[in-house]
Amino acid sequence: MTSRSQYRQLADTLRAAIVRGDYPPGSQLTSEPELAEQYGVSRPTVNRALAILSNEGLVRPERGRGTFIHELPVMARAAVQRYARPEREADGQARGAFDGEVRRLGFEPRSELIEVGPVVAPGDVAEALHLGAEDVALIRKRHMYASDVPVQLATSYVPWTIAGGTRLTEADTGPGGTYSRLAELGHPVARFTERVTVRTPSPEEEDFLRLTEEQKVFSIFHLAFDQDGRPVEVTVHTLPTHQWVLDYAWPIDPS
Amino acid sequence: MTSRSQYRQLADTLRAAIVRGDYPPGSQLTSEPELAEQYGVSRPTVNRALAILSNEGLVRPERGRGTFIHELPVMARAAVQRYARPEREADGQARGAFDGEVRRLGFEPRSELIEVGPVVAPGDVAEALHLGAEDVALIRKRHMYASDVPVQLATSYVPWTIAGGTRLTEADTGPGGTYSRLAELGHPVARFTERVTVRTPSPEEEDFLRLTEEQKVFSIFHLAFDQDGRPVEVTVHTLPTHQWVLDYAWPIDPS
DNA sequence: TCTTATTTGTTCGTATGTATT
DNA sequence: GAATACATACGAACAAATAAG
Repeated sequence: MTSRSQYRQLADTLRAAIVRGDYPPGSQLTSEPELAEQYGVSRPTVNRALAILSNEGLVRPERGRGTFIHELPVMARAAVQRYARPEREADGQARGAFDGEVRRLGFEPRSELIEVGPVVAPGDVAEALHLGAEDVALIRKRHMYASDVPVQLATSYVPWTIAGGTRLTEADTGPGGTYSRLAELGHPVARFTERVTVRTPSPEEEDFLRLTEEQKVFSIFHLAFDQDGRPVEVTVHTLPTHQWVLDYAWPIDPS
Repeated sequence: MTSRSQYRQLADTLRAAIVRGDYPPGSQLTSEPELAEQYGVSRPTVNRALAILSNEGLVRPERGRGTFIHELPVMARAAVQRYARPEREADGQARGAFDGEVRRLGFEPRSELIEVGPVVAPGDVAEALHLGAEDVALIRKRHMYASDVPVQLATSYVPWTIAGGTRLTEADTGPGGTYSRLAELGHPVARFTERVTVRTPSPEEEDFLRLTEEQKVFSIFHLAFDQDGRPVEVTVHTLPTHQWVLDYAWPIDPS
C-alpha cells in the first residue's frame, strides 16, 4: 500500500516504539515540533498522529507541558464473582470487589463517596426501579482510583421506600455493603442483569476520568432483583474502555 | 465557554440536526464545501467535524460520492438467553439467536459461512482450548448481516479431536446448531464465560463491517465448558460498538 | 507578580491525491 | 475525460496552558 497516510504511518511507528518500551510508562514523549523534524512531516500531521494514540489511551497530551506515556495496564472487572458473598465480605467493606480487582494488579485502590442522599432518579433508572415521577431514591455516587489514578465512576440508586432511615443512607454501609443491608431489610438479591454500552464520556466523566471527547467509556447499567422479582437497586458504572475488560460467566439455562 | 473549538461546535450542530431528523436515514448530507460556506469555516474544519460524527457511527463519508446518514438502529445481544435451548432450536438452524435479535427490530437477518475446516487456532484460542502447538481445531467463520448491512463477524473453534468427522465440519450443522451436536458427541455444554474488550478493528474487520480505523468494535471472547469442565468451544464475536448493546443476566451465587 | 519560552490545540488558505459519477 | 466529493498534507499563525526565571 503506497497510500497509507503519513499520520497513520507515524502513529504506527510511535505506537510500536511505546509498546516496545522505548518510552517508559509515565515518561515524556518527544515534543511535536521535534517529531515533525525527525520524521520530515508538518506539525499538524504529528498532532494528528498523536491524537490517534491519545484516543487509544496510550498517551496523554497535556497542553503547555508535553505528551506523556500512560501508565496503567488493563484491569478486569469480573461481573459475576464480584457480587458473590465471599468477595463482598472479604474485608468488611462494601468496596471489596473493586479492591480485589485493583489489588490483584499491584495497585492501591481507593474510593471516595461523592454524594449520598435522596434524589429524583434519572428517567432510565426510575423506569427500571418502577418509580413514579414523584418518587425519590437514595443515591450513592463514588469515585474510584487505582494508585491515585481515576479509573471508575459508579452511581447507585435504591428506592427511598426501602433505603430511607437505614444504614444505606450513611457513608459506611457496613460489612458486606449494600447487598447485605438489603438482605437484612427483607430484600435479598436473587438475580442481576447488566446492559453494556459504549459511548463518549459526558463532560463530568471527561473531567474526572481525564478523558478526551473522542475516547470511549463502557457504561454498565446494573440492575438487581430481590427474591420476589422486584427491582431493588441500580448501579451505573462508567469505565474507560482502554482501561478495562469485562468478564462474565454463567451456567447454561440458568432459569 | 468562549473556547469550544469550531469543529466541535459544528459537529454538535450537525449531530443535533441528524438526531432531530432533518436528514432522513440513508440520505445524503450537504457536501463539505457547501457546509464550509454555510457555517463560515474552512473545509478542513468541516472535514474534521464530520470525522467525529463518522467515528460515532452517525454518518458514513464515501469518497467521490458524498456523506450519508447511517440507517441502522442499535441492536441488543442477549448473551444469556441466546444460548438457552429454546432460542437455539427455534427454527431448526444454528443461527436462531442472531436471527431473533435482528428480526425483533424489523430487519432481515442473513448469515454467510465464509470458512469451515481444520486450522491451527490462534494463540489465545489454543490456550483456552488447551491445545498444543501441533493441535488442530475446526474453524467456522461467519459473516452476519441485517437487511444486507454487515453487522457482525463470528469465528468459532472446536478441538478437531471432538469435531473431526462429525456434522460440525459441514456447512449446515443441523437443528439446534453446534451446541446440540456437542451434546450428542458426549460434550453437553454446562457453563459459559465471556470476556468483553473494545478495540480498533483489524483491516479485515474494517473492510467487512465498513468501519474506519478510528471506530471501535466489541470483541467478545466466548468460551463454552462441558459438564466435566473441559473447554470445548470458543467463539470470537466482533461487533461495532455503535451498533450493539450487550445484555447479561445471572442469578446470585451461581456456584 | 510579571515576563518569556515551551508545548499542545486549533484554524486557515492552499494544494494535491483518490474515488465516483 | 471532466466534474464532483472526500482525504490528506503543508506552512503559517494565533490561542491557551504551563513552567521557569
